[in-house]
Amino acid sequence: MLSGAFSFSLGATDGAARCGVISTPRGDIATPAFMPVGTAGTVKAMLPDHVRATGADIVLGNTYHLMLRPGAERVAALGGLHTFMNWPRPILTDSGGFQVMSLSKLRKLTEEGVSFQSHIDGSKHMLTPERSIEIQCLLGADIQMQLDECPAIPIAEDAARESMLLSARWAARSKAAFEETSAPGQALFGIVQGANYETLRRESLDKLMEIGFPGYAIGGLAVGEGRDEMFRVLDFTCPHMPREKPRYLMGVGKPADIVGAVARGVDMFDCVAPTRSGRHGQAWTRSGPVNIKNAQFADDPTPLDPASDCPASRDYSKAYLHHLFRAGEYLGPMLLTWHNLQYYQDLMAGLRTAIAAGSLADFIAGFKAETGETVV
RNA sequence: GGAGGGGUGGGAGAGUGGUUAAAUCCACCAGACUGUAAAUCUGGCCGCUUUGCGUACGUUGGUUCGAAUCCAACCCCCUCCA
Repeated sequence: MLSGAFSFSLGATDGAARCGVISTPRGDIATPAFMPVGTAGTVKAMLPDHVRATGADIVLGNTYHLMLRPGAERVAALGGLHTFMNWPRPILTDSGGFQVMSLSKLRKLTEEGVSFQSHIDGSKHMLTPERSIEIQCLLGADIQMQLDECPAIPIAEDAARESMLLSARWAARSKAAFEETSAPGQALFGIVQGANYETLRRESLDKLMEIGFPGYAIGGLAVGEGRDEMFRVLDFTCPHMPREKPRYLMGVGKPADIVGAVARGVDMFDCVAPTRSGRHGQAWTRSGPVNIKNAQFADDPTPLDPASDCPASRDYSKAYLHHLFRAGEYLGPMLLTWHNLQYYQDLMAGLRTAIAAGSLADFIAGFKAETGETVV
């Protein structure tokens, strides 16, 4: 049986940036960490072994998607999500809160929770804070998220506050439910909301800290506000978050977003960018993004990164990848997803090394020199 | 030789008198994608000095205010018969 507790041990810091280790019964997570998104019980187009080979310590799953298909009770009966998807390491599940926004046309919001009309077959489903936790426990998620409402920015301050307060009430209910049904070693994170209003972010954080969580997420960013505004929100939010708890910026982001957020003290990230963009033909490289479908790569015999240890980055020419995408071959999206995940994990490893060495400023300068992106 | 069918933009293929520089699909050229309704979506795709002009639906000629659409001749392709 699994044993051990959930814990976070803070390591070196460099300015606001930190590195550390999250320990769970299923393994450790080096932070700052990037968590590949595996919504429906798979990091799309990737074998679990290859996800691990890129350096990922943890992947995401999604409450909403898995409750609809194949069903949380079914996954539980089959041994839980780790066994089901053949990923023995930590899994974080999102609560379905993001779907409150992304499926806004198919849902109805009340104090009790959210009722969804399934995007798959139109059937109706209710997600309450309690049911979301129950599902995440059935799945066996190591890190679980409270149900929240994730409003898009811009949003008026009074509406943002109302939404934030609802999320805070749901946080309390989520924790109560979690304490009843969770297994030892599992953790529940609260989610700070409040759009881009400093007073609301502070108020949200205060309420969550009063409830008490082993980790705190920042939700409701990268939802239309732009990078500078997102950094501004982090600048006035992160300093007030508990130093000894992991901080998770949900849904972020592009490489420059991540580098900038790490510099501001964020420890955990997830984003569909490397996987989705990989399937769509965009590769991140050390000199920025490239669209492998572009005609200029048709005769390019060089790989995306000859110095990489990743087969997808090193052993296939751009011309070949270009051909695979042109021909609609499955291997194209598979290789580009793999390459992108490797790029992201290498980026995180570089950040951790730099923080430990106290040379984050140099790392950021190098990042800017290579990509042209300004992040501080 | 006879009978019938057909020739439309890179390809396939709509369109049978004006609202057609010509549907749609493919190919092609780009762009987007941030807690995944996404192996998806969007834009461009005859030329140019681009709110316009010029060319264009096998070729030539004709009818008409107006033709890819109607008529004539010619060229070419396909099917069947001999």
